[in-house]
Amino acid sequence: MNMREIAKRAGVSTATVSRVLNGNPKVNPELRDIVNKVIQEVNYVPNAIARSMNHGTTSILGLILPDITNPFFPGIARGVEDAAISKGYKVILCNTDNHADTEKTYLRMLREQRVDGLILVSASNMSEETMRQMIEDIPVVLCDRIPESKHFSSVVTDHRKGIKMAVDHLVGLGHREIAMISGPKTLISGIERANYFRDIMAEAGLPCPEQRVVPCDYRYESGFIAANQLLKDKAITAILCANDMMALGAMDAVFESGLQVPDDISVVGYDNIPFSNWSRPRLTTVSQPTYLLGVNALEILADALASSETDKQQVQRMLNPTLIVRKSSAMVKR
Amino acid sequence: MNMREIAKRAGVSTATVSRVLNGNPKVNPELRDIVNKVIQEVNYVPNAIARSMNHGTTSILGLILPDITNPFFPGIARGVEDAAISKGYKVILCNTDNHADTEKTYLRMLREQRVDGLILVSASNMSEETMRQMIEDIPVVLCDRIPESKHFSSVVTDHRKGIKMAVDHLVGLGHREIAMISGPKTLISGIERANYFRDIMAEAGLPCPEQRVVPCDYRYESGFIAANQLLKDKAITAILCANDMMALGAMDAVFESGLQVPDDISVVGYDNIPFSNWSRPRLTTVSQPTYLLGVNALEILADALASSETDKQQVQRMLNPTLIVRKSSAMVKR
DNA sequence: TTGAAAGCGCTAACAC
DNA sequence: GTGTTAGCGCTTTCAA
Repeated sequence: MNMREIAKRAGVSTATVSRVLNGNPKVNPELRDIVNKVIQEVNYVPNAIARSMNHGTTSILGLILPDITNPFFPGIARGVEDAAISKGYKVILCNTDNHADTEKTYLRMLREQRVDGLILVSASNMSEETMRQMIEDIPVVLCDRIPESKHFSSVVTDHRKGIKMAVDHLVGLGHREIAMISGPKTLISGIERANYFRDIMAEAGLPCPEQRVVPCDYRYESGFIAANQLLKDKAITAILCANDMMALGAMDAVFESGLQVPDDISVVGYDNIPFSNWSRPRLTTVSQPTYLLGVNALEILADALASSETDKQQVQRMLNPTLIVRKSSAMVKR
Repeated sequence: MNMREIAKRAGVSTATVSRVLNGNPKVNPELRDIVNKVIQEVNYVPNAIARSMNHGTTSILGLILPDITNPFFPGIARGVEDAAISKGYKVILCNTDNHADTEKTYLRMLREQRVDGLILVSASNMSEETMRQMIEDIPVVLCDRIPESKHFSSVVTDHRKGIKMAVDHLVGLGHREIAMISGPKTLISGIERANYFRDIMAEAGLPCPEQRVVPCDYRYESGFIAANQLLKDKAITAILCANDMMALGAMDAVFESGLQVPDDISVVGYDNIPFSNWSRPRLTTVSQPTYLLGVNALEILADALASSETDKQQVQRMLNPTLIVRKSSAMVKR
């Protein structure tokens, strides 16, 4: 069923049907009613594909992230989704597992699809140079990833602030011997938080030997292993983790070594994934506003799409983390 | 950059470019090379929209689910995604919160978009009648939801088996006074599991008074409240929950009432969401193969799309749950 | 093997 | 206020 058919049945031209469909006021109310009646009768829905052909615009956006199965990402995805729909966009979801190849495949597919824009949460090692090439001139906003060059817009959480909050919290509790289980050295996010940690410890005049910052892969298991390693250092009274899943692993390692959280060792997470509120003890953690990260990313993108092509001003937005104090951190006993 | 431009630069017709792009063998190798060279040079990517206009097919699928933020759904979404990509489809993600209105809005949008097919994980109270009307003749497969009529294909977990496994496990541990925290009475999934529970308890010759099956809303908090309620009945030694989040809430309620899991009360969950393996104690639960649910849904859909329009055979697939015995269930003491 | 041309369903400029 | 028509970028006959 297409417009021509509707036009025929209503005894008008396709142009008139088009006008009715688009709410063009310059159409005789009687004709409008007839057309609408026919549309109702045959349950007609206009073809967005055909419309796209004219406009050169699809109202489709691509959302590229590592893995929707990782509890950190659904919040972002939902934020993007909700904001997108409210502005008339649909979004195609792509899971890359941070593989550059998968990312390239998706980028190619999304270009074929002529998406209007892209939100990139992925953190593969693809260079921004290569990326620019892959996406040509499709508007992009990076989410949870600071662009090296200033050729991309971005939204991120202020991780320096986040790490500082966590350290300050621990220091306020009397901790001085603090270790960190950080992210992978291969991911910017991993290196970044570790560096902030070192800086802030130094600023606070606290010790921070290299072996107390152990790079891991963000998974529960690696947190468990790293904590076991760290616990050999009997001076340590607190462990700060670069994400909540590793913090969960770390807590379990503490328990299995016969110690208690938070009595013997305080553990602080990062992200505030839903589960962190249900662990035992409930996890003290730095909350990232994932939903807002998504919403903001979409807003920036939508703004870029709405504005004229010419003013390609890049915008960098930084959102504030918040410290959620729960039960996995306590006054130092020693 | 479009095909005409490529054709011009390569000194051929658009037809030839099209043939090269589609791997048509009947094209002079020399011309092919020239065309490919030009394509490389200008970094041209064919326009899927235009292609769709001819084919009448978009290779886009819609995935409608309640809330990607709920840990039960990402597994399904990832399964659908992965299987879709491997078959050349892209998927548009839609969160409905189980609101019939939102669902309708999305259905409309997806129809406009001329998606080739639909996977519906949502469980709003929209009647299948209405649904059929909304989606016209777009192929659909229901996921995690058994169709009332046989007009839809579907993939579901065998919940009867799942509930039976859980009850058998508990009975094997000597429990006889078993309560259930079930899903909402407004959702089929809620009613279904509660009914299976009653049946199976009856078959086993065990008591199952009405007040021991309390309908909740699948959230942590409601599990907590319901468990508090149930704990007043001192005879109860085990609580079976219709999902893991409520089981987590139930465990916390047990602890806060001064009792122990599993020593005093055994708690069994349902779903096996990732966190169920990290709770303390680790949760004994019935695992739903969410990823496979998604993969299967997509396979059924892809098969339907590949087969001729005429043979509209509906297929119903039932996947087996598995019991994951962890630490929240133990031998009765009383 | 290659090209010309019609057409997919719609929009928008133009003429009436 | 309404209809005619020329595209949007591609695929696909049909001739050559």
